[in-house]
Amino acid sequence: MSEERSLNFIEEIIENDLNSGKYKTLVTRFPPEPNGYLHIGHAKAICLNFGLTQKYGGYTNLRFDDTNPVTEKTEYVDSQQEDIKWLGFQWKNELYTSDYFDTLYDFAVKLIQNNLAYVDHNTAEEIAAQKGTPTESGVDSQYRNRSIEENLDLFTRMKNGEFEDGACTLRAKIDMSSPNMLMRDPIVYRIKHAEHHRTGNKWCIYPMYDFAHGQSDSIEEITHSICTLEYVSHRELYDWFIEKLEIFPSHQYEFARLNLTYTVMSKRKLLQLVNEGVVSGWDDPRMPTISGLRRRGYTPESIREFCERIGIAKRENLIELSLLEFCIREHLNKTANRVMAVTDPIKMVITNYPADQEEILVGENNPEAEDKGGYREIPFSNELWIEREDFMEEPAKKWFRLAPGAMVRLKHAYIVKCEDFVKDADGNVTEIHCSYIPESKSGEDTSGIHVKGTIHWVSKAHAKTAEIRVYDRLFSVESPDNEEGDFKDYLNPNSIEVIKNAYIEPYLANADVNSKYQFIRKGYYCFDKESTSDNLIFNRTVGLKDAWAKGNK
RNA sequence: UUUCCUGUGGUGCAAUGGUAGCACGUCUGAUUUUGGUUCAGAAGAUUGUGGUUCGAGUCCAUGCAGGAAAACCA
Repeated sequence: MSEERSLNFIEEIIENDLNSGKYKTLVTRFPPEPNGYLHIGHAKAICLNFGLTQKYGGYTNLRFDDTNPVTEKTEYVDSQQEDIKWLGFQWKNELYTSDYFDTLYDFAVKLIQNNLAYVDHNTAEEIAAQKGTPTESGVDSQYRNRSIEENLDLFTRMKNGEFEDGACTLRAKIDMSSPNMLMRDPIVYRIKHAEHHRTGNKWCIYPMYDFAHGQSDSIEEITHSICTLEYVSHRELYDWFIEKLEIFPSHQYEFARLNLTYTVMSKRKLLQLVNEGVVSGWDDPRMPTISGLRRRGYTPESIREFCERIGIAKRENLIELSLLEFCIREHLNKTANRVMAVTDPIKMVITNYPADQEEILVGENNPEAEDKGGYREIPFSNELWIEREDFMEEPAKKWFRLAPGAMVRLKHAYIVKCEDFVKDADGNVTEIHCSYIPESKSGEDTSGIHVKGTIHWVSKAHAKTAEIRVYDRLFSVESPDNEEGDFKDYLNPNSIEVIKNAYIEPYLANADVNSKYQFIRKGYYCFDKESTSDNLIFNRTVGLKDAWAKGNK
């Protein structure tokens, strides 16, 4: 089996670098800022960075990019680690940019000593005004030509806490007329009298992203520093610092971030959904977070497969949600046990089956699995719950299910024929009366009767009640980010439907948290952590494809 | 209007000067004790114009379109 897959552009660069001897081993890193939960977009970056070193050898570091103490928290550090491990990856070293604060400080001093940085006492507004615009060049700060000695003294005093927040900054001395705005004397250190989640109150000055990220890569001897497209224009600065500091030459490569239809991906917006209670938390099953997908019933395998299928390139993209759904169906189809649950029950009475009789049927758990996934017992009796939508008083064309006089098979059980039905005063069907064919028992059918339809059911006397949470997309438009007005105007009002009285097989009564099932003919469901012994909760991960429903829209 | 990045079926990714292919989605049909799965098949694409070449999605020029860049965020 030689499955020839073409390389993406990053793999090509890596193979060239390895073949030419530019680097002996590959070292990558995954560098989240601990200011939120990881989402499916991060999963793309995780699979890329860890996947590359799995493929080519070498290793991947986990580095928390914690240079902004006011937004970062240990809670996020913990959840991010859990999510990466759950996805199936293991980092070589657990590192923090804050580990390098001393080194970074020395780097800044070196820049000053080489007349490549200065302390600026302008305000943020003044600096912005002097910066120019993309089409007009900027002007030099009046502090740009301070002496090296004065800059060294001022920077020391910044570190020592002699200035208030915002009083001054350290800036790299590059070129105020560069066409690249980031090269117009970027700020490299700012004053923040804030407690850091790891260094506490040791520092009151913190490096900016641009003065931390590349240097951290270099310190760790990262060979290929992979990030998303919005950092393309930062690369010139990234290289400039490495060159001027004369440190290990890491290189930055950029790929296009993931966008998914019907979802938002920005951490800011996700945080807003959590804070405003639009969702129940970071792990709400409707969230595109790793923890949300996990709770929804997605498996690590399915997410990795998804990341493999979407590919890596440099053009903006908008992946259809249907691909993610395909990946989870594909995995669960092979692995989830198939059981019966009735979500919108209506009573069926089998008129020729003795009321005092019951029998135990045996059902295979998963015909796709090698050993059929094992077998389970399913109780059967004369009163069942079936799905309301499986009966039509006046059958449509090509209707294979129940209707007056029609026959269907009860999955794992007998063929039944609809003899009659009962309606209440409002015209709602309340009961369906059938006769069963004793010789048609599953596995030992001698009736010779063939039916087109098979429906699922649960024995009324043996059924357990369950709560089913049916989730749908969180937004009702493909690209909420690109619509007029606020993205929250486009929330899908039907993103969750809670069914309180569904009936499930007794087999399901002792499900484990997070265990996954196919409810036959309905979809894939996952046992939720909020369940209690008298309130079993299942989250719908994704529905089964439904050719009938599609054709009848 | 400056600089940079990107333009291939509905969507995403390939084709590295030589027959435009794969997957999801869509639509048929077969099979089926899940209207699921599986299987077979179909429709559907190179941003325009010039040029180089025996030959261009690919190279060159020039339009056009989309995105990014002016946080003491990352």
